[in-house]
Amino acid sequence: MPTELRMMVIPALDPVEALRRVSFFAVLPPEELKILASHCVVRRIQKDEMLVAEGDPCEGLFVVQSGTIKLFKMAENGREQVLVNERAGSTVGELSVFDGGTFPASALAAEDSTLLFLPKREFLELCQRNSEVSFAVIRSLAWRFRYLTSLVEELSLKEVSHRLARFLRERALKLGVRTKRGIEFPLEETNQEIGAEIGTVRDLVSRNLRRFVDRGIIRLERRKVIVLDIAELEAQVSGAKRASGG
Amino acid sequence: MPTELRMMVIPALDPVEALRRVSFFAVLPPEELKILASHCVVRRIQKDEMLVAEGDPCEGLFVVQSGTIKLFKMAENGREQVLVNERAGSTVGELSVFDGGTFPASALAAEDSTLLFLPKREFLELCQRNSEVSFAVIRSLAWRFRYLTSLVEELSLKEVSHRLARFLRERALKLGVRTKRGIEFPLEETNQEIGAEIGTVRDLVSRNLRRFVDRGIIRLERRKVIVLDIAELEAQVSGAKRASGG
DNA sequence: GCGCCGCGATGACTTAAGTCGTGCCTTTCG
DNA sequence: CGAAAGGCACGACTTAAGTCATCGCGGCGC
Repeated sequence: MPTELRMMVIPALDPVEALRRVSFFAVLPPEELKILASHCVVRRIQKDEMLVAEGDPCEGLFVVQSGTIKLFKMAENGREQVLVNERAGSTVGELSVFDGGTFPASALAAEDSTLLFLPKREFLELCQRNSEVSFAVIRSLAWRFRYLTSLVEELSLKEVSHRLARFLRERALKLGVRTKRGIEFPLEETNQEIGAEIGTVRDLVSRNLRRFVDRGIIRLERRKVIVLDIAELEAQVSGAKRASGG
Repeated sequence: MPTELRMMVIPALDPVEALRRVSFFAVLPPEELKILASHCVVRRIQKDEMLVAEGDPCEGLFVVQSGTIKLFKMAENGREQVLVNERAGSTVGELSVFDGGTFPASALAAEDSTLLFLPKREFLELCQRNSEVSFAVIRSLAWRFRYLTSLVEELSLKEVSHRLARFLRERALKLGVRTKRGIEFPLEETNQEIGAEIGTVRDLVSRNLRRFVDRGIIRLERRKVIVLDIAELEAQVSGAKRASGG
């Protein structure tokens, strides 16, 4: 994509609208949202630019207006594990705002993104005034908590092939188009990125994709996936590591 | 320990005192705690008894009064991953109370335990009345969140030996006694249980302990650990998987 | 005391995971 | 167009993780 075009693609979205998309601000009346928006600072950030590093102190809440922010952990050797990708309507940092700690993970723009920055004080004051907001924050934390829990389960109890199968199934559900050949969808990320999401390396993603192809579960055309046997893909998702000393 | 004795070991602790030990009830005045306690039902549960299973609907909050409740995920093959051990002053289920969902993991008594059960309604009402409590709940969720995040990091980016080293270091800090031989502490759990906590199996725990012994980092006497070289143990903690396609 | 049983230790083995080198195909950009 | 870069594919290899069977100790109950 040409650079000049890319810069125009980011829409000058209404900050109020962006805030309304956040689950715990959705309950607020328009006037309140306006006041909130007036305290926000818009921040644009380009693909691959760092938003915060793990361990940074947290001065406020980031609201994703457009684009994708990748939250991840990184090892010294460069290997990374993605915790979650936050898109429009999600937030980054509410946890640290509340407990006063540093960021538990690093955040980087996976695409060109626009964020609203809401200073700590305004956010905390709002939560104190409005218990409905506090409740909604808790619900949103609960959601992430469940997600992290299942990530732990997968990393500890499932093999790479199962994690990849789950990844493909998810994508098929979200982006898949039914055609006469099967369920088709594009693989937007590189094998490297897929690896970071499911907890392994490039090569393993490549090899396991090949295995699925050989077994007739999927077909690959360029970076497009065609799921031929969704039932078998589902079956792959549930499997576990072989046995145990129970 | 003889059975008759064990039954007497569980103290008939004051429920109000038990509630006060919970971070998000600590702020409440004594009268309020008394009212809260009056809504609680005491539940005793023996070692290895199941408290809730993953997927069970959640009717209220459990407060741990004494003993230990193990929260864990289990695979079909019997292998398990411990998420956290909750002791006196901790709670089980507040997450599900708030978002109305089922339990994200199973809970079992790791020792004979006493719990207070506070029905959903009373807990939620209290949170609505008292924003300070809501805030404290959020802080407590934040704490767990950080813990889970670091668990993901370890499982994905660290090897078994590093996870075991971290486990030993933690125990040394919490239970260790400095003697002329080194830092001594007992290993209360079986290798099987240690494996479930650090994300591996019995055999691997045994073998890696042996490796630490061979390298002069620790000594083992029965089920007692003597840390000979704490610096080297620390060094083991930080290591990561070899390299990557960065 | 005797025998059962759970658990730890350990060696031999299998398999998944990860590493490395190379070659090829795209895309990008001068 | 042609060079360079980035990413995929793939085969050969190494190593960590996990499996399995066996032995032996120590506690517990009869």
